[in-house]
Amino acid sequence: MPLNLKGTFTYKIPEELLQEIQIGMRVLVPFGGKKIYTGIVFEIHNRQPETFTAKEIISILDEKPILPEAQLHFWNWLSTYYLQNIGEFYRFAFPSSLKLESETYLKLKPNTEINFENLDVNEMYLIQALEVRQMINVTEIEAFIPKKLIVKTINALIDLQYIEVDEKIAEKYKAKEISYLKVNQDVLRDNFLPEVLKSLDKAPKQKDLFLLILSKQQENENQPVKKSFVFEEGNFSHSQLKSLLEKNLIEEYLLQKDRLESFEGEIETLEKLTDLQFAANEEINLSFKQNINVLLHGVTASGKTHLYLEHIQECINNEKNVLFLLPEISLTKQIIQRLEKKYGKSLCFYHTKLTDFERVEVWRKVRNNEIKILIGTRNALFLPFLNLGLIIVDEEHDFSYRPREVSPYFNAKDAALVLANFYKSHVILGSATPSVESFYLAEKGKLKYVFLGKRFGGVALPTVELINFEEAQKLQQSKGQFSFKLIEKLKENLEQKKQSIILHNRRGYAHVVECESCGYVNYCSNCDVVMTYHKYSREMKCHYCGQKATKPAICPKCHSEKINERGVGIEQIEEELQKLFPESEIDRMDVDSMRKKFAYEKLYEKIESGEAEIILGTQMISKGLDFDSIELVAIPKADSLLYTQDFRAEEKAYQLITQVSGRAGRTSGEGKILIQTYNPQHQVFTLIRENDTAGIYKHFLEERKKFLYPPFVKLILIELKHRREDKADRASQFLGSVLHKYLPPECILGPEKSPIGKVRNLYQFQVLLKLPKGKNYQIYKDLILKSLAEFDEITGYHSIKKSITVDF
DNA sequence: AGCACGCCGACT
DNA sequence: GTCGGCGTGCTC
Repeated sequence: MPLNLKGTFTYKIPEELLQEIQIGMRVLVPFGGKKIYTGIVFEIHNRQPETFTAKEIISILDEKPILPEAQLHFWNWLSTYYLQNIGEFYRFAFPSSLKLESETYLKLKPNTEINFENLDVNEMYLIQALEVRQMINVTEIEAFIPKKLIVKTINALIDLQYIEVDEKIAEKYKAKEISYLKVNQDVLRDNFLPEVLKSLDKAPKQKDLFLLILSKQQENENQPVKKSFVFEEGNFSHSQLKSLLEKNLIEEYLLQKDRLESFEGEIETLEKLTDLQFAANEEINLSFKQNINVLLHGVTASGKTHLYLEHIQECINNEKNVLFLLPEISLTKQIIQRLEKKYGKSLCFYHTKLTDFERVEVWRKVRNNEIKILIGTRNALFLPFLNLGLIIVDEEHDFSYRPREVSPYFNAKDAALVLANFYKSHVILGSATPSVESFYLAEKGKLKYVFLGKRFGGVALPTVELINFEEAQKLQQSKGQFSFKLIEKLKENLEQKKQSIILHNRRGYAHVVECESCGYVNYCSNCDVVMTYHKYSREMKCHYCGQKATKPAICPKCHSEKINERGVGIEQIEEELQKLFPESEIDRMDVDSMRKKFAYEKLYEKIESGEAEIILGTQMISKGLDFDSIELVAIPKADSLLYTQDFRAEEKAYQLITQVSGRAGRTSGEGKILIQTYNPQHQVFTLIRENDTAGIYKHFLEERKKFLYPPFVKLILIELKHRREDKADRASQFLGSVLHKYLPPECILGPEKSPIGKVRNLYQFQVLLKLPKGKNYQIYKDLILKSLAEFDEITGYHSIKKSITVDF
């Protein structure tokens, strides 16, 4: 069932469907009196239910299972591992038109004699309605049949073979058509041509157009002339073409085209691997032979893509298919272009920006084994692969693989490893900054660690310099947020016509707006967070619920006019930069400035053409911006990256700094990174400067071990939310006490108020569970399930929203 | 999710 | 007296 409900539902298989039905097929089932849902056959058994009578399956929607068995295993694993209902994964996995709900259409069976005498009133109504209009959906039936009787009526008529269920997709789906042009056959026949051309003498433009189409058509008989071609190639107008069409000299016709764009061009052959890449490649091959998956740790611009391509090719040579996962499809044009060039039509994309029809089409193609390579975001994991040989997870550390705010929660990197296991295929996790968890797995031998420590073509890695900002301020060598040194380097870079990147990971202008005399700060009325001041849009914004407010001119509490702005946001950095470099083109890239349509594309072009001189951005700039003339990366307030309330703060800071640094000097090898900090002796910064990758992971792992965090323990977070604070509080206390009954106290942190006590008017309390790894984990998890079941027994707590996050 | 059932307030 | 508010429970 595509619903967030516990477990599965049992239905009776009607006699006539017994032969047909298979696990993994979609079936139409009645649910809750008058609803019809598309369920998926999860299990076929003959255990008689004791507590209820099973309803009958109405019909089967597929001729062959829409889901391979491996996918069902995968769903089941996700559901038990992440403690989310399997229906949630069903909902997440399927394009909505494949899980039609009451939108299901009915139609009369063709060539059927209907004997009206045996029908009851409702059945009669429905038949009559169908005689008037060929198709009708379940929602529309509500207009003339009592809700409770709808399912019964439909069932009876299906049994009588008078009506049948129509697959909505088959009807609504239409392949996209493209217009083509051709010269009228009659014109070419009988030597009409000179006469025609003469007739066009008074319309030279039309004549040119006619000749263009003719010549293009004769150039290659097998390649039809696209309508769009005449507007792209020649400078012709629609009216000129229209005249030719009216004179019947040119004909327009339509051809079906696959909705999905696929590249038609030359196929590129792979360049030879460098020695280093070759060695890495051998390691991967060897590892795959032993059935060990690979963590490919390749510094920025080391040619990971090249290795991917190598293995994609090998996989295809072995008649198997490839799934290539990316964190976000839009930000990685380079890889896509390379793959498109090489694989053309056997390549497909799947991501959240596709329309539903496009998704269904990819589903069909994958299901029919027409696709060799599927490039997609994490929702591509759910496609019905038949013959998967390799999964590549690019930028495996990326947090887009595991968004906390999307339900159901799961980590696509880990899920990919599990899915590959069900398909008996291999995995390459690739990153310039692997997650600490993956690195640890590699250390433990669960993954093969393959390291590419040098950039492609011997290009040097950027040099890292730490600027002691405290000292600079003491010596009065600074202005605002910038030390003279940083300003100087920026200036140099600008003079050399090179581009610079500045990273500042805080949106808005000022983090807090505070009254100097009474200390009042502007809190969001829905959430327990301060509102951030956005000078550009002149408003206060809550980054949690999106609420907006005007900035107070005087303190609403004490009416003082001394309103202070504290906590430097990116807009303020932009303002300062603008003052320091009034002549330069400075562009800001953050969620707020990229909200407009094509904002990203425009900026991309601006950087590519060299128009943009300084690009200032939040963590967004760490992805996809691979341009040759970026030489300098500066992080003026690097400390702010470290001090966030998150045990992964240092890891994230390292990843962000390294990823952004990777944008510098990709071909010149003269990239410079400037990290401005009050703590130049901080281990994370010094290890980054020394480029001591092994050291930094050692540091992270030591810290995690010391404070008991992943990968040394498993984390499960239980959050309870309610509109009333006391109720959420009491519920969390109770849950805590139940958990204490079953689990050792050192495993349980809390219950306590969540770090953000209120979001969107819901008060949040939480219990954090730190569980041992290994065999005991499952035992402990079962005990947690037992505790949660006990919690659920209290009816008073049923109104509490409960969310469980495993491995966040 | 959606919908029925049921228990309390402001209406003709 | 009743209509309807939404809090609560159930769906094979």
